[in-house]
This record gives sequence, structure tokens and C-alpha cells, in this order.
Amino acid sequence: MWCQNASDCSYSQLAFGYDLVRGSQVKTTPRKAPRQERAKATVETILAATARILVKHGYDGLTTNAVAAAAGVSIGSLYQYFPNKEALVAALIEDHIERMTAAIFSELSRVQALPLAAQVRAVIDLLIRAHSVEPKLHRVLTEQVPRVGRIGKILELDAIGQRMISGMLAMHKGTLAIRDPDLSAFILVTAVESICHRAVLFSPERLVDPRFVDETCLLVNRYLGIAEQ
Amino acid sequence: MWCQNASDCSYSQLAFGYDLVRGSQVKTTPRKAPRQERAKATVETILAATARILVKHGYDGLTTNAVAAAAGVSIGSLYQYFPNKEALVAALIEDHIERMTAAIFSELSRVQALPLAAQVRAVIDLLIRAHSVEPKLHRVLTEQVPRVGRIGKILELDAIGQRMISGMLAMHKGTLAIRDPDLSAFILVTAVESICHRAVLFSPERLVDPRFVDETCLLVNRYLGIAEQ
Amino acid sequence: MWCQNASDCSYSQLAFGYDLVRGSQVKTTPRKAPRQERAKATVETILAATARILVKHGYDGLTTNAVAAAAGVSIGSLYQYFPNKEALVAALIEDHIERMTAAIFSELSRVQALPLAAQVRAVIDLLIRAHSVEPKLHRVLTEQVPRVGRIGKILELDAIGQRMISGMLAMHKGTLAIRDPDLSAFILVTAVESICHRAVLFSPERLVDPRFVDETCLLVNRYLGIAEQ
Amino acid sequence: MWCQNASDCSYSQLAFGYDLVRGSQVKTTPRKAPRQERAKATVETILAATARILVKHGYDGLTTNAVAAAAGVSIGSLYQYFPNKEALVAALIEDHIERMTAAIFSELSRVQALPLAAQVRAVIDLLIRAHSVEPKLHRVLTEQVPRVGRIGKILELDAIGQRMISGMLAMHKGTLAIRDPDLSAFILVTAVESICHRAVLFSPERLVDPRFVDETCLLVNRYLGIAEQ
DNA sequence: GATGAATGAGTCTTCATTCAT
DNA sequence: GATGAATGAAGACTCATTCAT
Repeated sequence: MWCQNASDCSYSQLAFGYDLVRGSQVKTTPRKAPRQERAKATVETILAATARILVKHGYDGLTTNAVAAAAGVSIGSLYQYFPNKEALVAALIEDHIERMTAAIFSELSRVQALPLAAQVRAVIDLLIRAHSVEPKLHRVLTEQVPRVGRIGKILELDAIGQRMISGMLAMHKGTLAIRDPDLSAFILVTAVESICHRAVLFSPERLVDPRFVDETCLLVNRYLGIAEQ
Repeated sequence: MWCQNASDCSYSQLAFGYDLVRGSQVKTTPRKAPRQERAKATVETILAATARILVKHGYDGLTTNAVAAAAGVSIGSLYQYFPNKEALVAALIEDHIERMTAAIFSELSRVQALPLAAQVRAVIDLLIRAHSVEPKLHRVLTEQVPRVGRIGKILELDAIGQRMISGMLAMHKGTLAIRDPDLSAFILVTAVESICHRAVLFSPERLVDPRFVDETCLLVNRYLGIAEQ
Repeated sequence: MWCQNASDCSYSQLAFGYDLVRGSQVKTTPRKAPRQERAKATVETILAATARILVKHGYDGLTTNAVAAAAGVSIGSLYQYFPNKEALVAALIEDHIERMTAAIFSELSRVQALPLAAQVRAVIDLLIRAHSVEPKLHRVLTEQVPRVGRIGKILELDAIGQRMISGMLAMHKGTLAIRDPDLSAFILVTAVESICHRAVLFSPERLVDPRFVDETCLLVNRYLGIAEQ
Repeated sequence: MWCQNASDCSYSQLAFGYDLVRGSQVKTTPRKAPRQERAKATVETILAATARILVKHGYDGLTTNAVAAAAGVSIGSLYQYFPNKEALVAALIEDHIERMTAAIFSELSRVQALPLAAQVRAVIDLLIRAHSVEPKLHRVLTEQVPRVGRIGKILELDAIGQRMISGMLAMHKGTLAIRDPDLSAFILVTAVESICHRAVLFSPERLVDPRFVDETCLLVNRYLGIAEQ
């Protein structure tokens, strides 16, 4: 027998479930806000260095000492503002999310005035642009950092998107070929989001081809039964 | 026929750029193949322990000593079969991929005999089943281990899928409402794959709803212009 | 009279071997005396904060930054008055000793006028009161800070006491049942001091029982052959 | 005003109380027992080095790296057997207490057969011998390590002693000049224990003088009303 | 083949102290 | 005088890996 302890033994029998490694309980709130200009600059430098290292060496290559060195700052200074390593990444994520949401929401009201087909295209454009904010960093952040727990924020964004789209679908239920706005929203948001994500990160050459967006619009329009222009 | 068998679509020929962070140069090939039955069992035990720990404590909680202990094996024995830590994970990934591909390819020939609409549904079913093989482990493997480089393998599965679907679309180009089989394959595979992935990992409640698969089929059918039954 | 006043029994002349671990050579003399009223207040605040932290977090929890923060003073200001961390504790000890000795010596002249048996009781009362000055702080100071070297001062108080008592015993040698005043002083001071110390710190419930002091007097009186009243 | 926060502000008002710095919650149980002879030797060496450093540099001079170096062992080896620094000290204390109690209890039955006056002398002799086991280490352990919490063990010893003496006094209540065996036990144990403690640690020259023990016996005998031989 | 004791480079983190503003 | 940003030496602890038995 190749198994020692009785509890959830064979890995082929691993229970079905979703809570992975309970989010590290470490507090990641910044230790103190920089008051003087000098300090603000220091914090900026540190975060920039963190991003650089994250992109270049991945999460595992991220050490506080390396960050401090890359930032040209003493390790002590780093810890004046960030209580621990995760806090660095958390701050970066916070920042990144803010930029992405800004990229999206700043345009959103303008989009809502458009006819449906134009809305679809506009949203896809926005998503691509949002994913293009700092693609390399975005990739590391999404692929390697779920441990920080803070990544939940990114998932929340998806949830928000789903709710918005769901609401919108419900509004146009009469005109659209759908039954369950919620379900359709899940499918659409997931599909479009991951198409944009992968295009930006793994097939940037597709982005220059105008047919790429066209085709993605087609996917959505045909599914919803929106007349193609 | 758009794909003969699993082996000639071998992902070892694909060069899709998934290697992030200069792939750790560490050799991960098993140190020696276990000859005796006893040795084979040992290797199994070790891999099972690796999976258990990975699921329970995440990649960061994975230590060779912990694996050895959990496997009830001395650390020395572990290193007899695996040259380093990465090799453990690599072997697990290899294993996992094999199971997933097996889940898919074992049924594929049967699928190819079906009419188009039925094929779509069958493939989606297969994908869901494949993602359900070991969901927790699958999640850890996809979310936390891209560093091993070897994880690219999992993503390459997508590339295989794209080639297959692209070939299939090209074959039916006349009947389908598409222009660029390659582009459409990218869009479809990405969309469907991520829908299955997220459903299995984050919304398992959706899986029990039969409308979920229906709706995903709709997405594909409408996009391709396949008549709904 | 066996002791004129506090100052001529000054413990600065005693050389009782209490210095454990080569006494840290750090100078602990205050950096500069606060001239202005405001500065005096600052010093007070800092010392108060030091005491608070010492009591709450122990010697190991005492950090200069924490003291400054607790005192509502910048770390820079702290170093304006105290050259280093030890100096903080040293000042506190100085302070504490002064209070304890004050508690004792202020009453001493009054005590010396009493008959022997009453003197014994009065001294024991004084000791208890002295140990009760700031019991928590006293405990931290005696249990955790011998390293500062300066703490020896607290122990030297015992030596003062021994000299005083030795002198007194010598004076009454005729009437008392003792042979070696020095030896008897050592025994008595050690015994009574530790009884008071432990009662205050570990068995405060004993203090409210009047028989506690009675019994301690008995120990002394019977040993010395003083008639019980 | 020199005080910032309202809660327990002025240190002259510090509340009366006895729980000092809640005992560090760190687990100090040895990480694994050494199985091979080689390992046992390693553990011994490490503890010996710990004692040496403790005596020479005090608790604050005790660093795990220093211990490892002094033991001629890698830092890793140290951590194989001791989960943290406190564990080192805890083990040492455990050891020390065992030796002290052994020194006392091995003789105790023999003592109980003696007449009262002889018992007193015998117990005092035992206490002195117990305190002489490793005086320097004993001093560091009692003066500087209360933080480890484990020191509570030493206090427990006192409590045990008090109960024993209390019981004994109760038995002879008729012959002895005492009222409250419990109170008298507290006084006697505290007095005699600290006399032995201080004599051994600070006045070893007294130990060679036979009158020292005589006089300590006198203190006890006269207090209890035991006839001097 | 198996064992597990030993290794030590490498990380995170703290905190006393300085010094430019 | 006061401030608080910056420093960096130092210390606790981990874990992949080796190797003598």
C-alpha cells in the first residue's frame, strides 16, 4: 500500500472543493503613510523596483533585499513603509487594479449611450486596453500571486463585471436571444475576458489584425442575436 | 478527419510562447526509473504525498522534507528517484496532463462520428470532465506553478486544441459562418476552455444545471452558424 | 545611632559583587540636563512611556521607537536627552531607587527613637511599603534588567541595609542573642527583604492579613531574642 | 501635561497586578528526539554550548548562531532539534531543575527519619547543595530568563516546598510555637531559600564558615521553638 | 537500496542610532 | 530644538540537498 495516513489519502480521490490554501493571514496594510515628499519618492521607487523584479524574476525571485537593492534604498527603509513582503505585492495589485478599472470606468458612461452593437465593440476595446496597461506585470500578478489572497480583488472585478452585464442583459431581455441573463453574463464575461487576456499576453500579434476584434464581436453578437452591421 | 490520434498532435512540437521568466534550467527528469515493484510503489507514494501537500498548503508550502515525511519515506529515498524539488512537480504535471488528455482523447474518435451540433456538445462535455479530473490539484497546478516552466505543458494543451479545432473548422469552412479558421479556433478554444475552467473551479453549482452546457453550446453554435436542434 | 542619614550610607561606596556579565560599558548618563520647563516635561513623558512599556511588554518589548511613539515625541527628541536605550532604563532605575529609599529613609529617624521590638515592626512595615511603590515596575526592573548593570544598584540597597542592621546589632550586642553581627545582618536582611518582596509580588493577599507582619516580626524577634510584647 | 493616552497613564499610578508579559506563547518542545548516537551527542554539545554562552554573555548575548558556532555545529543542526531559541533555554531549565530536585529528593526520605533539629539542619544543607549544582548557570537562569515562562517551573518548586513544609509543621503543631502552618511555611521557605540562594551566589565565602549554617539553623529553630542542641 | 543527520546559503525582519531638513 | 526619514548590522529561522553509515 502506498498510502500512509487515512485522511484524504490517494490524490486521485482528492475531495472536490474550492478553498485553496486559506489566504495568508498576514496583514498587508502599509505601515505608515509617507508624509514628506522625500518619503513619497522612496515608496514610489520601492514599488517600481518591486514591479521590475516581479516581471524579471517572477514571484519566487522577489526578495525584500533584492527590492531594496534595486530601489537603491536600504532594507530598513523598505520596512518603514511595508510591514512584509506580501504588502509590497498587495500595494502593487491595488495599484494595478485601480489603473485597470480606471481605464474601463472612465469610458463606461460614454459607452452606455451607444446602440447595442457599438456597445459590444466598445466594451471589448476597453477590455483590451485595460489588459494592455502593463501586460507583463499583469501576467505575473494573475499567474503567480494568487497566494497573496489580495488577488481576490481581481476576481471581484470579474464579479462586478458579471453583475453589470447581467443587469444590462436583463434590461434588453426582450430584444436578445437569451433566457437567463445571469448565466449568459457568466458565459460572456468569462469568454470575452479570457479572449482579451490571452490575446494581449500570448498573441499580441493578433491585436494588430482588425479582424480580431471583429470576430470577437461576432461571437457576442451572434450569441445575443444582435444584428450585425 | 481533423485529427488522427493523440500522438500525432503531440504537443512536443508546439512552440507557443508560454515560458515566463527564463525557465529554470534545472533538469527535472526522474533520476532513475524504478525497476522493482517496491520502488514503483515508493514513487507513487511520493507523488501522492506531493499532490496532497500541494493541495493543502500550496506551492509555497511544498518542501521536500514535508513530502518525504508525508510519504513515510526518508528524504534520502526521495532524492533517489527525484533529482530535485522541481522534478516532483514536473512529474505530477506530466501525470496530470496525461490524465486530462486521456479523458479527452479516449472519447475523441467516438465524437468525430457525430453530426456537428452533437460534436460541439460532446467536446464541451469532455472538457468539463477533463477539468474535473482533480480540480483542486488542477487549480494549484495552473495558478501557482508556472515557474517550473514545465507548466507550460498544461497551457500547450490549449494549443493542441486550437490546432485540432482549426483543422476541423477548415474542413467545414463551406458550411460554417467563419472566415479565418485559425482566428476562430483561437476564439472558440479560449472561450470554451475558460468557461469550463471557471465553472469547475469557481462555480461548481452551475455544473449541475443542464442549461449551463446548453448555453455554452449555443455560444458556439450561433457563432459558427450551426443549426440548433 | 546606627546610621546618620541616607547620604552617608551612600551606596556609591559599596562594592558588593553584583555585576554579572561584564557590565555593558555604555555610558548611561543623561546627555544633557533639560534646562527649560518644557524640556523637563519631555523627559518626564519619555520616562513615563518607558515605564509603561516596560510593564506592559517587558524588557524585550522595550524599543526606543516604541517609547518615543508612546511618549508622543519624535525619536530624535528622545535621543536629545538620552544617549542610548540603556540610559532610559538607568534613569528609571535611579528614579525607582530614589523613591524606594525615600520611602524608607524619610521614616528612619522616627523609627530609631522606638524601643527595639517596635523598631523591628516599623522596619518591616517600611520594607513592605517600599516594595509596594510600583510593584509591577519593580518586578520588571528586578527580574529582567540585571543586564544594564545599573540594576546592581537595586541589589546594593540590600547591602546598605545590611551595613545599617549590622551596625545596629553591634550596638545592642549585649542585649541580643547573637554572636556575629555581620552574619546575623546578612541572614536577617536577606530573609526579611525576600519575604516582603515575595509577599508584595506573588502573594498580595497575605499583605491584608495582619498576622503576616506579626509573624514576620516573630521570626526576627525570636531569632534576636527580643521579648515579644 | 506629560502624558498622552488616558489609559494607565502616569507610571506612578500603574495598577497593582501580577501577570507580567503573558508568557511567550512559543512552543518550546524539542522538535525531534535524537535517535542515533551521533545525534544525541550533537544535542548534548548544543546544550553545553548554550549553557556556556548563557553564563559568559547572559541571555541577551545568547544567539542561535553563536550557540551553533560554539557547539561546532551548523545552525541547521541546531534547528533540527530545537524549534527556536527559547527551546534551548527551556531544555536547559528542565535539565537544571531536574538536577536540583534530584539533589534534594534523593536525600529526603533519609532526612525524615531524623529528629526535628537535625531535620532542619539537613534540609538547609540540602538546599545549599542544590543551589551549588551549577551556581553561575543557576544565577543566569533565575535572574534573566523569567521571560521564557518555563521559569514558572522554578516557582512551582517553591510552591511544592511550601506545601511540604506546611504539612510537616501541621504534623508537629503541638510541639511548635506556630499558629498558622501555611503562613509559617511561606515565611520559612522564603527566608531559608533566599538565604541559601544569596549565600551561594553572592557570598560563597560564607559557605566555608561553619557558623553560617549554624546561624541559619538558629533562625529556624528559634522561630519554631525547637530546642537548640 | 535506505536512512536521517548534517549542512549552510539565503530570507525575512527588527531596531538602535544618525543626520539632513 | 525638533522632526522623522533613512540606515544597515545583526539575528532568527528555513529548506533543498548531500553523504556517511
